[in-house]
Amino acid sequence: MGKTNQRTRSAQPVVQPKGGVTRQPPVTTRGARTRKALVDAARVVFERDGYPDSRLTDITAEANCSTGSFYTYFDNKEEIFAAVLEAAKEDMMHPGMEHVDATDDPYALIEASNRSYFEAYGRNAKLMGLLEQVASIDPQFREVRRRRSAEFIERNARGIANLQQLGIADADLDPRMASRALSAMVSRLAFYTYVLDEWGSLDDLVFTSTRIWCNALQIPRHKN
Amino acid sequence: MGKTNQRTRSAQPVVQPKGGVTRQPPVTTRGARTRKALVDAARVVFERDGYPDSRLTDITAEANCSTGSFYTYFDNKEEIFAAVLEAAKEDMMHPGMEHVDATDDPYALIEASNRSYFEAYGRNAKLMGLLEQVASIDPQFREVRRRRSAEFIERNARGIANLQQLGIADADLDPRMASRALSAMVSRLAFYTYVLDEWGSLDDLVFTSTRIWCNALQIPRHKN
Amino acid sequence: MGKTNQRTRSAQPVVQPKGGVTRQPPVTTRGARTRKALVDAARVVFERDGYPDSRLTDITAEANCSTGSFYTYFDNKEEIFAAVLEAAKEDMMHPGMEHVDATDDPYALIEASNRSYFEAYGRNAKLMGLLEQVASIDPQFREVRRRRSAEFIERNARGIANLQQLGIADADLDPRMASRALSAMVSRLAFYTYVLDEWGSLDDLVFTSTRIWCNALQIPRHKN
Amino acid sequence: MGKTNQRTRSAQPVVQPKGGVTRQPPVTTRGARTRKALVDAARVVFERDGYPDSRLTDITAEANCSTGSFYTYFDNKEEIFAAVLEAAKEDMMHPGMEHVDATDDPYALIEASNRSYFEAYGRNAKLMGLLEQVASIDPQFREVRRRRSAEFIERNARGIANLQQLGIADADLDPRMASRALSAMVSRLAFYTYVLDEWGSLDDLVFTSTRIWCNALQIPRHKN
DNA sequence: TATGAATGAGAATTCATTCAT
DNA sequence: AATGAATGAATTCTCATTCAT
Repeated sequence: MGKTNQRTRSAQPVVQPKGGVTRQPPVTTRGARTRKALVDAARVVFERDGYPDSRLTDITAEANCSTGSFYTYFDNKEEIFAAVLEAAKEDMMHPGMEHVDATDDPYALIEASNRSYFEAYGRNAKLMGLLEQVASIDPQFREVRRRRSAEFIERNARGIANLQQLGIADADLDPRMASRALSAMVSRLAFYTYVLDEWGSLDDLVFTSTRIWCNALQIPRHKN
Repeated sequence: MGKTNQRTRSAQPVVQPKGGVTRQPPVTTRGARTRKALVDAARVVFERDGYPDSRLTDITAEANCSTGSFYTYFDNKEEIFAAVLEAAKEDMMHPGMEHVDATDDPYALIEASNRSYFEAYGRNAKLMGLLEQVASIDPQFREVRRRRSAEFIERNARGIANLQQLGIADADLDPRMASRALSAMVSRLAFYTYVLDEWGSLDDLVFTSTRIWCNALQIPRHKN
Repeated sequence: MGKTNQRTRSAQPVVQPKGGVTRQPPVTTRGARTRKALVDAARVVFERDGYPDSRLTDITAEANCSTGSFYTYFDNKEEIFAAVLEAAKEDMMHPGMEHVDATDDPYALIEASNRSYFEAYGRNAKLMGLLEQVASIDPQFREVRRRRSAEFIERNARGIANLQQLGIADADLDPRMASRALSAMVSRLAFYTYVLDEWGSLDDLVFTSTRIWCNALQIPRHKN
Repeated sequence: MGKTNQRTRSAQPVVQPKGGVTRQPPVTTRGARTRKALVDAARVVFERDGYPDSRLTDITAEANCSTGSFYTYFDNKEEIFAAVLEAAKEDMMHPGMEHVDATDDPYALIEASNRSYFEAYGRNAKLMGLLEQVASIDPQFREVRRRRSAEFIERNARGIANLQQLGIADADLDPRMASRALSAMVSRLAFYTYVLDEWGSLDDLVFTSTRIWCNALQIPRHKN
């Protein structure tokens, strides 16, 4: 195959205690390949064994590399878990309900938002379960979860405030508190459905959550 | 940090190595005293260190007894955690909204139910956080949590069905799905507020959750 | 054999980070026996392999106990080395030249002091070499060495001051600086002779060091 | 902390695995530049971290070259340490008291010799401390130290013998033993002062050591 | 010459559980 | 019932050295 030791970008050393350097991003394509193999392997192992029961050696074995190579790219299990989360970030994205227009159908908008949330959650169910697990154990990932949910809540809160300004939503509700409550509802429904594998189908989820959401905000249903 | 000596979790046979049976309840008063000391100590240690990071020897030290004594009453950490949960059960009880009468004010009823839920949760916040943690790790306690939440959901579902029959609640909603959604919302609000210590005051919680709950079911507000 | 679990003294727990306890002195005679076996084994292993090249497992193997038992009594290699040093303390004691009387023969006194120093050093040569080695590596033992040599220097300084007051010793010398210099000379002679195994016999050492010491202080030689 | 990957020290064969020979001096100027950068870096790292705690990668990082390049010039840590010592050799030179003339003032001569010794030691204190450290660990450098001190002792012994022949010094002392004792005194004073940073000023050191030295040899003080 | 990724043997440490007293 | 010492499997992490490019 081609050159593997070829540089892909310039080294940027970072100072650490004792004058060492933090694990640097790989400089060669070979390095990038190994790093990716490790991240992919880690996801497989974490999803299979759970975070606390997974061993670093399982990850390196799965990635077909030596234990030492792990430490070329990561300092410890937390760090590679963060990398796994990072790698899956894209796919876990989902549109919100932020910008509502007077001409939009708010019911349809909320429904679409909920559906895409559930779909993204379902696609990454194992990983979401893992995040719950790790967050319950490690404050660092509690913070990751907090940031992610805060972003989601924020977006929904803006949507709710928007609807209130358009005179479509119950003005008595504090948009942030309402968003927290309804977002918590949606995410917990997803968790119980996809991670714990209890509770109904996607359509049931979407219907119920959307109906409750709209009722809760007292959004007039266009038809039906 | 990592558990190294951890036995892979698996159902424990009831029959013990030397032909014994699962730990019997203590017969002497001295025995009962020691057992209670251990359970109390375990709660302290679990709440302080978290379940995975707590050591059996920390528990016995806190209980002022020897390591060996632990095994007189419990087989392992799971078992004493179950005992801790059992001991706190009473205090974690909370009334539901099950039986609604035509003459009752459903809004007030739901509000009271929510308030008492949040209050009970707040009283045992550390323990509830622990249960979340352990459930994310150990299937046995996933099941404990499932049973508890199922009971709560069941009760609320009956309440919702009841209101629907009285013609007070949105008949389009499936009572069980609606109960799952709204119960998930309430419990998750409680978790974020009392365990993670984010989000508002008790009154805000009660107001928002009750308002959403009633709006969601489309219960007419008589006054206010 | 007799009871081994018999208590020898009351437990005195010491609070540590995370609420644990520091390694406690053994409570039973069995425990005391094991601890002693470990300390003895450690001395053997350290003297054989040197401190940096010795492994904890070599120590437990030599002591015929499990790796785990090591941690019942010590936290790490430094701690057991300190225990080895402590155990040998008695035997490394040596009289000084502190209290000189007008009727004493100062030459004989200094000679006796030097001889007993060399003898004690010779008896524990391996251990003294070890202390030099560890002190060069670990600040904690640098401090141990400093304290021991400071004590020796102090004693000799008082002896010198004493002789000066009696009008027997060169009054121009600062007793502390002189003591440092002469004590350093003696201890380094011992090191080269007994640890590195170069340089002469005990008698040569005693003669030369005593003669230099007395000349240096300008102590009149009564005879010989 | 502990060295885990440490190869047990043993004499290295001159012939290398692939039929090569020990590292040749660099032929190109670029090579010479890299080699010098490594030696300089090594001194920095050794002085900063101590010999046992320094890593080869720290040295290459400090020298701004790759890990691989290290092995172009050196076989291992010992070898580069030897090179560091070699590079500093010049600066650590100091005149002795070898050739005394009947017309010389022996007191002044000894004083000058001592002063220049202390000054050289002080200039290279960190490195001298390092040599003590490495000598305590590695027989190869024990031998380096031995040779250096033997040379110093030899020179001083000749000086003492010289003075004895001139009838100026105590004839009872064996010149070699006396030199060992007095040289040990001087070098240990320097070590405690400059490496461990205890004990007085240069002038105090020079005064005390010279006075003791002269008293010890019973050299008549010309004046004062 | 220079590069930097890959290697893997080896040591420290933990703690649930057993068991002799 | 109580005690507390003993056990040892299991896992993480290190870093000198090699070698393909």
